[in-house]
Amino acid sequence: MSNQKPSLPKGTRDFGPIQMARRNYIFDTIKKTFKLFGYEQIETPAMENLSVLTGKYGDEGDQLLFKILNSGDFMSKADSSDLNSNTLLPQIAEKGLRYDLTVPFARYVVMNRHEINFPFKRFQIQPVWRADRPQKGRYREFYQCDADVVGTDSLLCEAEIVLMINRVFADLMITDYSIKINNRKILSGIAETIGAPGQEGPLCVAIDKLDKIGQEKVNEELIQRGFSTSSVEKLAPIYDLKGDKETVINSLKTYLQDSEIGLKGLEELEEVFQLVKDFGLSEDHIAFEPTLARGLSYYTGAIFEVKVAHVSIGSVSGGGRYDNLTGVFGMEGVSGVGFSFGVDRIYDVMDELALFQNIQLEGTQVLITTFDEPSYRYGLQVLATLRGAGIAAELFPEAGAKMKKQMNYGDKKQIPFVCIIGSEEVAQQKLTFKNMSTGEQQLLTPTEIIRMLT
RNA sequence: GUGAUUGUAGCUCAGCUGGUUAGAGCGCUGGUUUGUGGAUCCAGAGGUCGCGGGUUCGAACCCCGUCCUUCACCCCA
Repeated sequence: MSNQKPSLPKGTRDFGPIQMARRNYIFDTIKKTFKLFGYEQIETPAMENLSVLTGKYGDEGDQLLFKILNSGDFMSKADSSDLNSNTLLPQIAEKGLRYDLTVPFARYVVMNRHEINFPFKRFQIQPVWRADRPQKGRYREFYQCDADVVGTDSLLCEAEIVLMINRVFADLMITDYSIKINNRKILSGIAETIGAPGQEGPLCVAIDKLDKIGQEKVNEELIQRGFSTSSVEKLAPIYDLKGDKETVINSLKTYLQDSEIGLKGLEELEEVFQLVKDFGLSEDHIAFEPTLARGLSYYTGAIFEVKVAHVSIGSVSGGGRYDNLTGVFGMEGVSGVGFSFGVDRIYDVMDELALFQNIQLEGTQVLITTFDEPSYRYGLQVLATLRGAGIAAELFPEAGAKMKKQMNYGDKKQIPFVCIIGSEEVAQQKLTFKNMSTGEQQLLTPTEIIRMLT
């Protein structure tokens, strides 16, 4: 017998019965909404060939991939004369754990292009793994709930994403949140306008910190990142964008008047807002964030991010449009748009907001307790009858165990009703039916009990 | 990857400038109650003080390393 202490890998967690009930509640809510909007579920393997995963998430993303060691004597095939991690890795690991659900989906689309009915609306709920350093709201294994549409440019998809987020949050009773929307083309337009075309990436990383570090520091960082003084000066009007959506959009129209792509982005954005409005959704939770950037390099159009107010958790959902995700796998010209709910973070948010008290566990309804062997035999019959009527029931598995032990078990499991069986009950073919919250009990037949509970 | 931070009973935590047998509350087990859970009272079990090394007559406490926790940066769900 070894006596080593068991432990869990960093950033992973077990989920007990209560946690699972809550997680499933979130999963079910999201799944229900996806289906309501016409999305079909798929799954892909936990592991992919490393060639599918690498190079899709930038250099930093590649660092965060979990690699799987080849089976067998992997060292014998490796060239030991060249021992550094960059050259050794491809020789000893050819598989990795999936980092997100979008890239595996792109692979799926390319591999199944002839069977897929486009536009293809798919959802996928599976864990992903990232070799990040864990911290608040950040895990190394977590679930994403993705919904994507590929094969159409229609901005209705963008609008529906807003609708789905709205619906899910309403169902989960999360009321104070903000769906931040921007468009990559607007960012490109800004970069163009300040004379730094194609630099929107670094531009946004810096601007994004405006709230945190202030305008001066942002400018410093921009210079540091190689932007010219004149570019930084031209950027000034962006900091002054204030007011409601319409005002901001109009100001940007003037600012971006010489940028074709920038104006296109604004046009798309307005169309999405219009579609949401036409659907009849209030715009309370939607905000245009001209500085929202998002790191993933493949976004080309709309960008989304959702933040819940008054909690210390980062974004709980994010996504956007990518014009050519399948291109790297040799299938050009397929546009897609999608987003993802982070269940683990939604859980943390709901926990922090104490929203779980509203949901109740759907566990065992009736526990049957017995005093002796004959009542245990009768209990089995009752058990079958109750279950036959669709009532979740269980018989305490030890015949005639101490009543205190049996009742305690039911109490801790929060089972609302207990049927007590002793010699009197067996003789009368009835049960002492006890309500555990009020303590009331009465002598009833199984049929009467079923009538009460259904 | 960079910089901090934490670790004592199942859980939450005390434990003085280093000094005998490391404590509390909650929880757990048994009893109070041989046909009844939650409350009261009584009794009991449970700890290589994260792990490894060092300093010391003596280490939960000081030093080094390591792992884990948590947090910030980066990035993200």
